Amino acid sequence: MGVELQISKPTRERLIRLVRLLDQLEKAGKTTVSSAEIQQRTGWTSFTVRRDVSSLGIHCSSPAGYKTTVLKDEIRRKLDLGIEEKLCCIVGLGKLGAALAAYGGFANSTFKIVAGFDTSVNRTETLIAPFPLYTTTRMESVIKNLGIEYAILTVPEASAQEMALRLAACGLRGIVNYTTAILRVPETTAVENLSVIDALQKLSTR
Amino acid sequence: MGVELQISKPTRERLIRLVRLLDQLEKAGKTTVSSAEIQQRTGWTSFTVRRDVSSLGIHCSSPAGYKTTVLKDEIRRKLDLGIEEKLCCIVGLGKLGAALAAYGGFANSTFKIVAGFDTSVNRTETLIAPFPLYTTTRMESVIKNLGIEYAILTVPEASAQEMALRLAACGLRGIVNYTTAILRVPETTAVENLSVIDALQKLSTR
DNA sequence: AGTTGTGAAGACTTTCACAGCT
DNA sequence: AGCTGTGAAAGTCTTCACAACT
Repeated sequence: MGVELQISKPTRERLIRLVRLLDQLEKAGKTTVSSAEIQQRTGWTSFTVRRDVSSLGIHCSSPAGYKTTVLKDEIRRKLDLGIEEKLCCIVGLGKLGAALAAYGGFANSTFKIVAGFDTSVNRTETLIAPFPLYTTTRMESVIKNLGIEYAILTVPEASAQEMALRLAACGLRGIVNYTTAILRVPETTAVENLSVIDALQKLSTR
Repeated sequence: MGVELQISKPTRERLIRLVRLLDQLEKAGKTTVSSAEIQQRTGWTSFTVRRDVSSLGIHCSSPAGYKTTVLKDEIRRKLDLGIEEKLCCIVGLGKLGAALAAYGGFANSTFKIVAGFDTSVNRTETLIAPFPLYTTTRMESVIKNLGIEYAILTVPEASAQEMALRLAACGLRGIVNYTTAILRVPETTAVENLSVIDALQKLSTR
């Protein structure tokens, strides 16, 4: 506690992915992995990998490289991944929202979807999901009562900004924005933009 | 055209989003917008906005700021957005793939989905989409015949790497990766990662 | 012998401050 | 008067080179 680790954003994002890679390698039976091999598998230089790891104050080297399991667990611990369960909701239960509601990948993570919201009563009553669905009128109270910290926003673009402000007002820590809308919310709530069109445009302007 | 515009990645990503913001402002009837107002709406500083715009060699200032339409069209032109139609395919027609197949947002973009692929004949025959569906055995030939340049990857994590390599071998320019897999493909093919879990973890480690 | 860990250099990005334009 | 455009400074991130470790 108390040691002020200042990890830069690029480093944090690489480490998050590195954990996943280490997980894959571990399952494939590799007990050690060198920074050179991580370079080969990710495209990040071995310098960068070593700097990233070392910036966490982790030391688990051997002449064969890092010990897969140790490194993975250490990064998880330092970044607070994989321990505490974090509650999420899906806002907007159209096709995309419904697809995410059925997504099995959350099971392997610490994120748990505990509520879904839609303006249409028809949707909330028809859709079958492994968590309760509510109309958006009840959004604020459900979020506060359950202690939800993250939202996945899959509403139509036209209502995205309004919903984002309502969510931020509930004190959410973050919003995953699947819409193309440019969201502006108070700084206490972070936004990650996952619009397909954005992603394709990034690829095409490369 | 010869003028070697070297635009940095952060600048490019902001400009892509700026185009969308300008589009929204234009529709809201704003004819001009200052860098200070863009700062207010995006969180990027006005310095950065001006530097980004100026790095394209664009000049469309007035004492009231940039002219919304002119700026939008100029960025579009310089970044090669919004002119030529770019062909895409969806690989993996589970719930997420199907949701993207039905997504209307592509209509406003220059990206056009012209094919879908799945290993299961059952899926390709059952699912209704506004473009033809094929089994993955035909993937290489369809991509080459139609001239598809981008793929949206929504297969199960276990087959993601293999599919990515097959897609890269077709000479695709880019892959939008919705899986949590860490993909490694030749440098000629770019990858944008849009995993929900990744996004949530970025938010939670902030 | 082969690896990590890290000070120092280098490259890149953002911020500042203000000249110059309309 | 109020904005943009940009050289220069500051700040951040990556790469290099090599000492230290196993």
